[in-house]
Amino acid sequence: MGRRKHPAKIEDVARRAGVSIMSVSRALRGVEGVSEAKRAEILRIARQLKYVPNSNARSLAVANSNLIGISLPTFAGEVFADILNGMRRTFATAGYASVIDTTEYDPEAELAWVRRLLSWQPAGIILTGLDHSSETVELLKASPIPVLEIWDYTSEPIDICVGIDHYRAGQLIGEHALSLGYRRPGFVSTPRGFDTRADSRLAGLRDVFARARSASVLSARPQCDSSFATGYQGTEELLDTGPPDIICYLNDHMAFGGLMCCQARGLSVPSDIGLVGFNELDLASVLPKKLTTVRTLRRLMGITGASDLLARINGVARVPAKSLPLELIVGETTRRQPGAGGEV
Amino acid sequence: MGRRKHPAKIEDVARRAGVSIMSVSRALRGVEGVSEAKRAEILRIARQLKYVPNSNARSLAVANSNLIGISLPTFAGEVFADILNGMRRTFATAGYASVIDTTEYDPEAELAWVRRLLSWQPAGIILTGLDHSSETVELLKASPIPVLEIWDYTSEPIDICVGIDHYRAGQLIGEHALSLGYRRPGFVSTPRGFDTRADSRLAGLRDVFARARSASVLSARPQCDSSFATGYQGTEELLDTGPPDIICYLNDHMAFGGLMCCQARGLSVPSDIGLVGFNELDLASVLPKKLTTVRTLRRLMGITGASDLLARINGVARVPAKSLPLELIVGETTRRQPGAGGEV
DNA sequence: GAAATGAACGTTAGCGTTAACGTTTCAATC
DNA sequence: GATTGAAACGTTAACGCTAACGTTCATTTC
Repeated sequence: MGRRKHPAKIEDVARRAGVSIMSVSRALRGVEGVSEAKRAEILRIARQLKYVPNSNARSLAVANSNLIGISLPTFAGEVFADILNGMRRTFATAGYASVIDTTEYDPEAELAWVRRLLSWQPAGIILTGLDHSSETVELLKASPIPVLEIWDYTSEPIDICVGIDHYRAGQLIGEHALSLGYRRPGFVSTPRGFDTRADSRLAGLRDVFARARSASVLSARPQCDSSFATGYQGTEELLDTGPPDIICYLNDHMAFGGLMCCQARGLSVPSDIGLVGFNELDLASVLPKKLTTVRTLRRLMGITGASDLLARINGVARVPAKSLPLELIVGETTRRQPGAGGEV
Repeated sequence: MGRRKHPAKIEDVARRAGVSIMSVSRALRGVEGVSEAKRAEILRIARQLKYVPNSNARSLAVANSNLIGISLPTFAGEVFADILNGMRRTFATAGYASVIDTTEYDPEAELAWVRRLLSWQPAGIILTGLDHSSETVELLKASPIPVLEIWDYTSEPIDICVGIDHYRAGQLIGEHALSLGYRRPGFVSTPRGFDTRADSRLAGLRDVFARARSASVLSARPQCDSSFATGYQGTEELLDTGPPDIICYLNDHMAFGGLMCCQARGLSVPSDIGLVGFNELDLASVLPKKLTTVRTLRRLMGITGASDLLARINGVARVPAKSLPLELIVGETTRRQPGAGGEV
C-alpha cells in the first residue's frame, strides 16, 4: 500500500459506486435524500478508498466552518490548561473543533494569529485577557464572527466576556492581609506589562494598603525560566531590600518557590513572614503547610465561556459580560490572629 | 462601524483599486508581476477594506496548506509544553502555523483528530508516541503527507520519528538503583495502559531487577487529578504494603508528591528511602534537596523533530528514526554510597 | 524602423464541495 | 388509467482563490 499521490475525492467515490456526486455528498453528511441501501454502499466504498473529505472545499462552499479559534498566552502552567479543558469539552460535544495558538504575551503575535484565524472563517474566536493590539480589536469588531474574551473581566468587551476581576482579587488579598495586621507587603511577579492581570492584582493590593496609610507595596519582578525559580529569586530580592512581613505571589507555583527560599534562609512561615499565592493550583494539595491563596474557578470559566459563545454562534443575542466569584482560601502560610508576631 | 455581513473579498479590492483580481492576488502574496506603485496602492485599499484572505479558497486552489497538525496526549504538565515550544518556534520561522489538539491518551480521539487534520490538507502531521489505532496508521500510510512521531522511539515509525527510548530509561534508573545497593524497588505511575511510555519504563526497571534476582518491582497506579496527588497517594500505597527501599516515579511532580508523603510520615530521604523522578522538571530547581532524576532533552527533541519534518515536507528523503540521549542526574534523594543505610 | 524582449497586467479554467433546483421513478389515490 | 405526490437522485452554478497562459505596451536591439 504505497503513498498515493492523488487522494480519492468525492467524484472517485461516486464513479465507483455508480451514483452522482451529490448522492455521495448526501450520504457522507448524513442528510436526507439517499436510500439506506445506497448510503450503506457509498459509505463502504468511501472507507475502502480511504476517502477523506476536503474541508477547504466544503468551507468554501458553505462559507463557514466548525472551527473555534483560541488564543492563549502560554501553554505553561495549569491555569490556561484548566480553562482550555473546560472549553474544549464543551465545544467537542457541540461538534466544533478548536484550534489553539499561544502568543507568549505578545499582542503582535495575537494579531497575527487572529488574522490567520479569520482567514479560516471560524465559527468563533476566543482571546485571553483584554490586552489586544488596536488593530486586533478593529478587525474583530468589523467581522461578523462572535468573539469571547476570557480570564479577565471588563464591562465593555469586544463581543462577550467571562472572567474574574483581577483588581478585586488584589484588593481581597490586601484586605485580608491588613486584617491580620500585616503592614509591610511585598509582591513577586513577572516583569511589568508582561502579564496585565498580575499588574491589576498588584494595583488592587497597592490601593488597599495606600488607603490604610500603610507602607507601600514592595515589588520584585525577576525574569526566570519557571514560575518556581521566579518565586524563589523574587523572594530573595525582597528579603534583601526592605524585608516585608507578607509576600504575595503571582501564583501558587511562585509562592512555593518563595516558601523554599524562606526555608533555605531559616525563616519560619508564618511566624516570621506570611506568604500568599494565587489560583489554588494542584501543587497545594500535597504541601505539608496549607497555602493561603485565592480560588479561581478556571474550569467553570471555560465551560461558561464556551456555552455563551456557542449560544452566540447560534444567533442568541449578546449576554452581558460575566465576572466569576473569587474565594480567599485561608491557609497556614499567614497568621491566624491579627498582629500575632507583628511589631507594628 | 457595524459588523459587516459580507466581508470584503479579493474582487472588492480589485474593483476599488481599478485593477484585475490577479493583480491584487499578486500584490497581497508579494509575488512578481505588479509595479511597486500599484502594489502599495492595492495594499492600502486592502487594509482600508479590512480585507482578510480566504484560506479555504486558497488551499483549495493550490491543493495544500501551510498547516502543521499536532496531536498531544494532554496540555497538563511541562513535558509536552516543552516539546511543543521547540517545535512551534521552528515551524513559525519557516512560515508554518501549527494547530494542536489533545487526545487525553485516547487512541480513538487521536483517530478523530487525524481525520479532521487530513481534511485540511496539512503540510505535515505530528503524533505523540507510538500507541495509535490501526486505522490511524493505515490512513496516514496511505496519505502523501509527512508524519512525525515524537517523544517515543521506534526503529519502524509510520514515517519519521524522534524520541527517547523509554525502556532504556527504565533500565538506566534500575541499574543506578542496583549499584547503590537498593533491593526493594517500587514504581508509582498512572493506571496501566494509560501512558505507554510509563509502562515501558517500568518494564525496563523490572527487567534490570529481575536479572539481578532481586525482589520484584512493586507498583502503585492510583488515579488522581494531579501528578502531585498521584505521587503522594501512590507512595502511601507502597509504604503501606511492602515498604520499598527506593521508589521511582513517572515524573518529578509525582516524586515531589512522594517526598511530601515521606516527610508527613517522618521518613527521612534518602536514609530511610530513596526517591527517583523523571524528566528533570522546573520544580526541581527550587527544592532544598536535589532530586535524583533523568534528564530528557524535550526542547531539543521538539526542534529536531520539527526540522526533520520540515526537511521531509520539502522533499528530502526519510531520515532514520532518532533516539536522543538520556542522562541520569544524581541528586540527594538517593544514597551516595552502595549499601549505606540498607540492610541487605 | 522592424523585430525582439520582457515587465505589467488581464482572462480563463479549474480546485472539491454543496445549495438550489430539476428530473425521474413509483406507489397511492381517484 | 390518468393524476398526484413524495422520495430518490442528477445537473448546474456558485464559493474565493490561483496557475497557466494571453495580451498589451514601452524598451531595447540590430
